[in-house]
Amino acid sequence: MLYSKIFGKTKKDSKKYDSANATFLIKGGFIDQVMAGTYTYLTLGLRVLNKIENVVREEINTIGAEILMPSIVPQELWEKTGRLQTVDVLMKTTPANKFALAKNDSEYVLSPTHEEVVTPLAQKFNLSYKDFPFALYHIQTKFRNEPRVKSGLLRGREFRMKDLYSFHATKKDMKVYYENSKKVYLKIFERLGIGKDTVIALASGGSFTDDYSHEFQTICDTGEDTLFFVKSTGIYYNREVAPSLAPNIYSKEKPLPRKDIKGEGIIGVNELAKFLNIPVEKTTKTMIYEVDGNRVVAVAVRGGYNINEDKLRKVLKCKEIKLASKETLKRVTGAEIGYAGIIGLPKEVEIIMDESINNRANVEMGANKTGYHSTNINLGRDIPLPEKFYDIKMAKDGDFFPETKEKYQVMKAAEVGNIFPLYTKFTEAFDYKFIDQDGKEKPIYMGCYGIGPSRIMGIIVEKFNDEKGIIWPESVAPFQVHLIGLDLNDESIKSKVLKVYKVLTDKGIEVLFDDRLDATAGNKFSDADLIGIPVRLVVSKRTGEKIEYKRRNEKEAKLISLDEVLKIIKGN
RNA sequence: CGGGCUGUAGUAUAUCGGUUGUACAAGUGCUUUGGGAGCAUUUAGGCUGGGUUCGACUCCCAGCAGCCCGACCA
Repeated sequence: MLYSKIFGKTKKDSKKYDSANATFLIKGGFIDQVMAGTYTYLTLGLRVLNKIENVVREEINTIGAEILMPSIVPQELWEKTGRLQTVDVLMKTTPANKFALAKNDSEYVLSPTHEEVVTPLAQKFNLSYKDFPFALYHIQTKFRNEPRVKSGLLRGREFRMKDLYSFHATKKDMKVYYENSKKVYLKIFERLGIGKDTVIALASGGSFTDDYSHEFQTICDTGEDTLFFVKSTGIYYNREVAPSLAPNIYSKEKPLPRKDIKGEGIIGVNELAKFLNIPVEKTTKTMIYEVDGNRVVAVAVRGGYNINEDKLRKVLKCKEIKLASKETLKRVTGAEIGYAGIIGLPKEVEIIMDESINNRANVEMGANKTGYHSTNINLGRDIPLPEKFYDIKMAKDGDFFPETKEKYQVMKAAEVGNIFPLYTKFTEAFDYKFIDQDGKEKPIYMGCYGIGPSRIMGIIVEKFNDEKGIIWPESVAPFQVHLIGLDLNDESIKSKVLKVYKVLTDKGIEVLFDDRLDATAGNKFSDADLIGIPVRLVVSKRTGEKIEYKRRNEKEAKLISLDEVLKIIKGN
């Protein structure tokens, strides 16, 4: 392809963006921002995206059948699963003006995922035990109403996703397929060049199962997720599920007499620690929750930690938890928001103590009296020790893995894939069952498996770049070869470089030929570095009968013949 | 969803209650041509709506949009 003809040119200057992928992809003419979180893929960018999707397609074809489902779907489907009201990233279409409204006033869901479409689809075709197992997938544009988009292609409101759904006659079969899908996924990331840095992390299984889901996380500083790695077991946990043991601190002090201190308007542990002139770890955060509408629970955790509501939900074995209303808080603690503690609460309040509030001495705690905080509280003296301490906090850097007592290694990562055992959540919602060999109706088990090609494109740039630009892995580079012609006003040079271009393309090699007459050598070289195609070839009056060959990830160039070039590129 | 900031040319910025200045990009001409060339010249701008004012790009209000921090992310 001729560089002079492609749409989307490199820019000399561009805005400062929050991430390497936004900077280089925009500057290099791969993508163009339309609004926060949506981008046009220009010629180069679309080629990369297509390559990524084709790798995904080739591998997923070994375990599923490709189809294509629509983006706009009726709301009724989402009502059936109850998700119309609950999924907080869900968007819908609505007629834009009175004329459109007069023609058709329907509103449709803009799909963020496709369980609601694929399940009834499967139900139309596959109802016999003979049909199982089977799996369907598509690669398609998804819409999510993200509250905050950022980091170029890493988080947008419209993005590309491969979503695969598997259907099974037994739970066991679902699990076998699920395990196998991990291998297929790892192979995909290997082929995309990010295999070395991509790990499987345990993540939340959602509200309907105690199982973990599994995330494929690429270790990357721009990533939004935090992984907690246990070296001895080789297991990575997403922060949201990492079991946590807090460091043991301030436990050796002699107990001092309890004191209530007035601190009107001092709310929040950091402000409080400052006010009392104590480390934040000696404060205690107490939150009052209403559980399933009929229980009131006080949860205490060491200052500096946040409560992990997923963990809490599991400890309480409940469906729904929410922070108590002002009225409930006032009724059970006798105080306004900000002064709750776990001393002297009425019997109706269950108390859950995180293990982090233990192993400390002379700590602060809300006094359950508006404007007052108690200090020098000691567990076992001022409050009876509980039967059990729990782990209901969000793990943080410095914490230990409870089972082995080893310190976590903590790192940032970006999620490139996610697989999820769905069990019968969706098949039940659509009353999708099959008739087994014995003539009886039985439940169908499902799994879902996602990969985000557009995000992967961004992550690859995050991982492979230098100060000059992108360094694409060969499998996803927009072209295999970047051919630069210099001195093109000289007819003999021009015909030589055209011949090289023709020989290469005739061999089926993808070549981007920089044929511009008005760009200087420096311009062409720096554009080549920015665009990041793995192999750069130069033909000029200096190269004579040979061709200059240089790899993007190497410094040295060498002069070789066209035959040698063909050999090297074919050998790859 | 909470907090903060910003809307001036294609991009990045400056100044100003009274004719918006500059750089890059783009166009033209000449020179240049192995690491983002030079000179000359041309084109191009105050987000939308309302208010205050003799006069608003500037001040005020609302809307829309973008950016940043945090929360959220089956």
